[in-house]
Amino acid sequence: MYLTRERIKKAALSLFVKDGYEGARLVDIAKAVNIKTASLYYHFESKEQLFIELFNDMRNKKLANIKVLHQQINELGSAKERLFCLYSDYSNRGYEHSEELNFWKRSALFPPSFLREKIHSDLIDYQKLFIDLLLMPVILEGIHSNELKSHDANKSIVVFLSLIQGMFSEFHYSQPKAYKEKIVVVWEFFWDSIENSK
Amino acid sequence: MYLTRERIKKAALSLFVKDGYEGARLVDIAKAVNIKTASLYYHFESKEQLFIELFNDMRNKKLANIKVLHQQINELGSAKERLFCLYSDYSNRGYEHSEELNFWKRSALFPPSFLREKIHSDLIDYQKLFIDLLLMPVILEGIHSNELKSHDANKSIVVFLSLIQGMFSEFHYSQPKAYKEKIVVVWEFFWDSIENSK
Amino acid sequence: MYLTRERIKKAALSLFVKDGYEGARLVDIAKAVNIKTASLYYHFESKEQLFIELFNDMRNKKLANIKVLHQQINELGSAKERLFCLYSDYSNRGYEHSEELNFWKRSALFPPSFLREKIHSDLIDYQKLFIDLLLMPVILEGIHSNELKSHDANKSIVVFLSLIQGMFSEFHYSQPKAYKEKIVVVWEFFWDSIENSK
Amino acid sequence: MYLTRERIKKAALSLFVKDGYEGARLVDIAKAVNIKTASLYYHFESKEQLFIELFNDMRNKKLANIKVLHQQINELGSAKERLFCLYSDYSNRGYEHSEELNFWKRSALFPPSFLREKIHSDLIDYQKLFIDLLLMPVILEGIHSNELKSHDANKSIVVFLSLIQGMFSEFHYSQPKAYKEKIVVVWEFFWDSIENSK
DNA sequence: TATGAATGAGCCTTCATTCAT
DNA sequence: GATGAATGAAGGCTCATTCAT
Repeated sequence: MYLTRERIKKAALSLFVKDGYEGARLVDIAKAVNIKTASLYYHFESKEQLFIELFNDMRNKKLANIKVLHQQINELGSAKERLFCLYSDYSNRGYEHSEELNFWKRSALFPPSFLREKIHSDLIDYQKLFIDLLLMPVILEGIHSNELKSHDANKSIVVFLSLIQGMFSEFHYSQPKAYKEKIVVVWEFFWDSIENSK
Repeated sequence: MYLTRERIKKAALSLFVKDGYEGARLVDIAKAVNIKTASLYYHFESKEQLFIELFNDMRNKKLANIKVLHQQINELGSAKERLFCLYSDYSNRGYEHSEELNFWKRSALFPPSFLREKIHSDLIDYQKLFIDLLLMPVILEGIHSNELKSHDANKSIVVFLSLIQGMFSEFHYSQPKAYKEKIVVVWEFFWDSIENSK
Repeated sequence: MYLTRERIKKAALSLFVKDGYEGARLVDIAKAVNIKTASLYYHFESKEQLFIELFNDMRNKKLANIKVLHQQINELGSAKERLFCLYSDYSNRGYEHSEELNFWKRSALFPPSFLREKIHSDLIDYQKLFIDLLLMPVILEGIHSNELKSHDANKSIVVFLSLIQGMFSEFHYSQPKAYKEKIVVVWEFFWDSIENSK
Repeated sequence: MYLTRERIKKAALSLFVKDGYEGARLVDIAKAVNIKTASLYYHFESKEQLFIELFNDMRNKKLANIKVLHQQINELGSAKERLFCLYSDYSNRGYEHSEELNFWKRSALFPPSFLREKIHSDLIDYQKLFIDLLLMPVILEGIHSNELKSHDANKSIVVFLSLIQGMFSEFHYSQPKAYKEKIVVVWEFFWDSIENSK
């Protein structure tokens, strides 16, 4: 039904990631879908609107994903498994949705000027949810059950997020194989540091 | 002497950081310097060339900085101090050159397409130097002197770089005060994890 | 039967009057009829053809109206009544068909370029008929019967037409009430000037 | 100095009159000036702005002209001469500035939608001034000095304006020679009707 | 050094039109 | 009768770039 529409969105996502909002040209998006530029306007009212829809989609996916993670975590027993679950999700351990993730991260770091404010506040909202609903409870329970050292939870969160976002840069530069190894290294390091080994 | 030239470069840097290569307009750069767009061409061949010069400047500064750091490190006694020295440099602890650092990082993550390859290889070269000349020796010596746990040095490096690059995202979103606190948190965490606490 | 067709024509008339031929958009015409733009092409060959049909309709109506007026005049006794009958018709005294009249007048003054010649010659033909069949006979008979001063009939005609067309501008700018008053004023003035008061 | 700018304005005026705001194309304006379309943007920020400037120029000219007419009238002795002075000005008796006059009148009757309100109110202001400063005083004095019949001045004004605006339509359709004759006919008619012949 | 003026290339967008369903 | 989808042609506009002064 909405086939062309979806194909446009996929092509646009890809080009926005590669070239940024300003760098991406509608001609190229159209070419990738094998239609003419004018035809884009049957499906989207403007380049801005196309970008906005893409961004909102991602935002909604990420928010929906928080619920999914919440459930997954409840089905896991240990703090270690739970944290690893969150870690894996964030770092795109499996390389599965790299394009979408890159769109999300490029938008986050360098948004097109006409959406700066909205994106900024959306992201802050998202991170707040991620912390309040997932990261913080998991860590607190871990401490409570003596699985984790009784560190200041806030500090662990800062480190967790920093590590995870650091992986994104690696994602850009490392070969897939090296990247996968690094993911493991970083995780093990993090875990060693917070587990209550006594 | 080169006053206008330098003012142009400063303004360009700022706008390239804010809007990206494609998003930045020569008119705005000129406006910021209080000259007309046409005048830019007396000082620079083209927009591309202006960007390239800016990038090369940064690259050279970073390379030169490696030597500076090398010296600083030699003057410091402990592994802790040395690592902290490197950490501080990278994370822009003092917020001093944030614009330049942002230019460097934006270029690294999302380079303009006409420079993708060069930037990519320059960055890999830089990181290799940073590791080989600074990070690796410091860690190895730290281990050797029993100041650090006898971890696999490569792993510590991966973590170090990941943390440090993670701080960049924070830099974008946190208020200065929160950012400074986080820098400390991350550092303390890292240090606790690698020091040989006996 | 031709319901949609007629509704399209009505909507088109309205928009051509408001925005002119170039300014009027088929989308808006379609919207006003609650159909899609593509559907217009089931009823009309093209935008040009739609306009042409509208114009020809008006032209035919105006020509037919000449016959109607001719009859009306024959049923009236005095030159005063007869002239007033023509005056009323032209000046849209009753505000009844203002949209159609405006279409006619906008087309007359500022026709779309592809119809300039045809419209021009149609109008001249119409005015010639109006004068030869209605205005001139009425005036000549009025003079003959001593109801009118023995002015040069051609001059009276020039004045009559000028006054009547001048009312059109007023029609654009005056409020309905003021307009109706002005119509009367102009008529009385005209009549005073040509009646044979002794 | 502002040569190109002025040539653009002249060409634009001409095309706006001929084709209307929407019908006029920047390419054609540029062609008429022997420059490229893009160059127009060095002189004007947009098509709308170009039109606005043209309109404001005309408006200011018309307003300035009211002062000029005011002086001319003061130098004339009789009401007849004075009224004829106003009549001549309005009807473009000499065919001198026909393009500008046509721009003014086309804008008045069928303004581009983005300027409808402004133009409307500007025109009402202008007409008010014309009446209050020129037409009304001249007529009142004429009545006072017994040169004019003691008609209701407001009625004479309505007729005067109607006649004058009616001439505009003629201007569109008549050949220059016929037009000049008609101007005289209308004037004589008007004058005969208001002069105090006893 | 700087700029007024102009331009080529290309971008986003609009709009009338077509055509298969 | 009507429409979803697509398109050609063109339109307004932007922007890096040039060049004579």
